[in-house]
Order: sequence, then C-alpha cells, then structure tokens
Amino acid sequence: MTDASSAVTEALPEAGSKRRQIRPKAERRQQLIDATIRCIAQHGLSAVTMQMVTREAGLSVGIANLHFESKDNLLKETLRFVAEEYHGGQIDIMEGGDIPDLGERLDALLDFQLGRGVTQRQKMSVWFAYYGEAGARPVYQKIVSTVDRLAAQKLEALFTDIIREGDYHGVDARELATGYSALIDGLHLGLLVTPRELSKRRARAVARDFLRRAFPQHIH
Amino acid sequence: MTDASSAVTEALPEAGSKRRQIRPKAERRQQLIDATIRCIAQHGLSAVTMQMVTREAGLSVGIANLHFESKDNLLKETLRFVAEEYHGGQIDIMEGGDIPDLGERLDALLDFQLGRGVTQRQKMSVWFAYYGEAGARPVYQKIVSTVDRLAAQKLEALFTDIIREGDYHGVDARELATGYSALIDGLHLGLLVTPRELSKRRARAVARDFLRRAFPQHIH
DNA sequence: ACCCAGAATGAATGAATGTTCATTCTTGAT
DNA sequence: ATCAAGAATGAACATTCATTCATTCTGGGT
Repeated sequence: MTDASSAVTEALPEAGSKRRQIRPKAERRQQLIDATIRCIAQHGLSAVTMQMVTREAGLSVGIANLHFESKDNLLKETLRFVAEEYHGGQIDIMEGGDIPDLGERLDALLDFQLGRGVTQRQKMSVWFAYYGEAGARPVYQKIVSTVDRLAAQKLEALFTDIIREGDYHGVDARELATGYSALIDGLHLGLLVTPRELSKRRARAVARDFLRRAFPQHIH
Repeated sequence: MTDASSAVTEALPEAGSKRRQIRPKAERRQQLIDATIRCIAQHGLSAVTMQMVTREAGLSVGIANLHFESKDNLLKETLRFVAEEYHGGQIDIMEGGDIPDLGERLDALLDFQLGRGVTQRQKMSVWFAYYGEAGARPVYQKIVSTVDRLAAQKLEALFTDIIREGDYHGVDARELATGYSALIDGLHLGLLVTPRELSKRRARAVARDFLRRAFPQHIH
C-alpha cells in the first residue's frame, strides 16, 4: 500500500551519480512495477514501451527482461499487483477484526473505495486500462476474476451479517452485493472519464445513499 | 443500429471475385469503422493494426489513410460512432414520444441498456477499451463526456417526471440518475470481465431492484 | 465508344519497439 | 587483497507497423 510515486530509493533522475547500484531481485521487480503503473496512468496502456518504463524507473532497458521475461509478463504482474492491492485492502476491512460495529465497517469500506488511496487517477487509470483489454485477453480476465470472487464473497458475508443484525426484510445479500460492487465500479469510471461532471464528494454521496436505502438503521 | 458483422455488402473473404469495387466515401468509412469495432473486440485496442482492420474490411491498406487521415483518426471516429449509437439509443427512449407510460419507458430503457443490442461483447469491449485509454487521452474524454452529458440530462429529466408523478419523497433526481448510470456501467463491466459470475439475467435483476427501491409504484 | 475524376491498390519506406547478449561493474565472502 | 556470482548495462538486431505514393482500375457522363 506504499505510495509508489514517492518511495524512490535512488536519487533524482539527473542527480549526477551514475554509479550502478546492485539491489536484490524483489526490490527491482517492485521498482519496475511501480514505474509501469505511473507510465500506464500517464500515457495509457497501449502507449507504454519498455524504454519508457525503464527510464521512468531510472534503470536500463535490459533489466526489464532480466527480472520479468517479457513485456507481456511485466504487464501481467503489474495487473496482479494492482488487483491484489485493491481487493486485499477491501477484504482486510470487511473481515475487519479492528471494527466491531458493522455500520462503521461499511463506512470504512466506502472510505477505502472512494477515498484518497484508490481514487487517485493513477490507480484508476491502470485499473480500467486492463479492464479495457480484458475482453480480448483471457489472462487478464483470470487474474481479475480470481481476486474479485473472493472480495465478492466477503462483501456478501458482511451484508448477510448486517441484514441479520438489522432484521431487514425483502433484501437479498447476494444481489445487493452485486449491485454495490457494480455501483462502485461505475462511479470509478465516472471519476476517471468525466471528472468535471462527477466529483469525489458526490460519488461518495451516491454510494452512501445506495447503502442507506438498503440498510437505513446502519447508515445514519 | 445495424448489426455490423452481418451487413457485409461484399462477398465472403475468399469468394473469388478480386474485382475492385468503387463505392462512395461515406460507405467505405462506415465499412472501416465496423471492421475496427470487430477488431478491437477480438484483439483488444492495443493490438489493433491498420493491416488487421483493412483485411477485416476486405480492403487494401492504403484505403484507411485515404478516407481517414491516420490511424489515430480512425480510432477517434470509431469511438464517436459507438458513443453516439449507444447514447443516441438511450436518448430516443427517454424522450420517448412512443411510450407515454413512464414505468414502461423505464423498462424499455433497461431493456436497451442490458438487452441484446448493447450487451453484446463486441460493443462492450469497444466501449471499455476506450474508457481504459481515456485517462491518458483527453480527446477520448471529450468525445465521451459530450454525449454523456446529454444522456445524463435526459435521464435526470425522466426521473424528475417520475418523482412528480409518483409523489416520491426524499429522493433527488440528479443523485439517483448518477447512481443509476454508474450502476449500469458497473454491470456492463461485470458482464465483460467476469461473465462467469454475472449473467445478463442477474444484471437486469440487479438494475431493476435499484429502480424498484427508488420508484416502487412504477416498477411492478 | 471514349474519357477522366477520383477511388483503390500494395510494394516500398522509415521510424519505433521488444528482445538479446557480450561486456562491465558491484558486493560480500574468503 | 582477491575472487566469483550474478546484477546491470546499452548497442545491436530483427521485427512490426503506420504511412506514402506511383500506378491501376472503375464507372458515370458525353
């Protein structure tokens, strides 16, 4: 959950020191993934080149094929990272030993989904860049749907608990969970494509209304 | 609203006749746009090449630059076509002189949005391929947001009418419209990326539930 | 029957990109 | 101080792709 753009170990791009640094494989992999995220956000998935990514990472071109076997693989691993970061964060909150009150847990979830961390243009751009290609690339579909399924189950479980606690009638946890997930995705899209029409503030209000209409006792 | 894949004037790809056909510019443009849609759906936006598109259209490579000035422009015009087709269809229904009953009009809208025409993988793939790039390409943002804004206004107007007719309280037409649009987008995404988890049937049920919760008298 | 505007072609071109690998450099162990 | 393991480099290569344009062809007008 580190903010990729700031955690740069190496000095500024032009900062003299051309001394070659040797670092463990895992660190370089992460460095390249972070650079890839920034490049996709800024230039779009279809415009990303290896030269662009390695330059952004402050490394040479050869290194990408040293740690990942190919560009395809780098892109795949980058998607996996973003997907796990996003869904992992959600799941942590939903399992939420930290927050016993279910209404508060819902609030925390909403904060995470439409708050600073995820709503950053960077992350959203990456997310939807891959969605866009998913129709034609089963590999992407598989990566996303794997983590997605787990998050969906946890959300359904949380909704089930809330329905029981509030003794709500005429609501189906599964259907509601599907709707809520879709709503959040759609709001992210709106924030990305029509930021002029939809502010983050309004997006949160819309999502909150959806929850309030379903669980009036839990959302004030 | 013609189904692009079937309206092929020229014979089958291998059907002998290598005779060169001369057709008016407008027709060739549409032919190329249709081919582009099919290519994006099948191979993904980032994998589309001019050779691929022109071969799919049964034409030579040079022709694409004859009728569109560049690949960029072809892609731009293709997005414009898809956007106008989709939003235009919605707007026609929402203005709906055909359907006086507001509840039925809502149903028709839902049918259009999650029914055969739009939900086809082809159209969805294209739609989201562009969304994915929109974060990095203002041109795409502009095209989408222009038609989007008009559709949003019409939806808000329809909701306002329904709220007045049903004398609903505690619902804001604008906010509801934003939510409904986002929900539909999110459901499209789900249908595209995780078709195993979300069937068309269930997507419609989810959207319908959203409307029923807001307008119980209008959705039976 | 003839003609020509402009539609269509596709080989050629040059630029861009992914990948390779011979070489250089760094570091920690000895 | 020495060395080897392997991390890092970037020039070179092969491929792919968008774009051009000299040439060919078509069909409506005369």
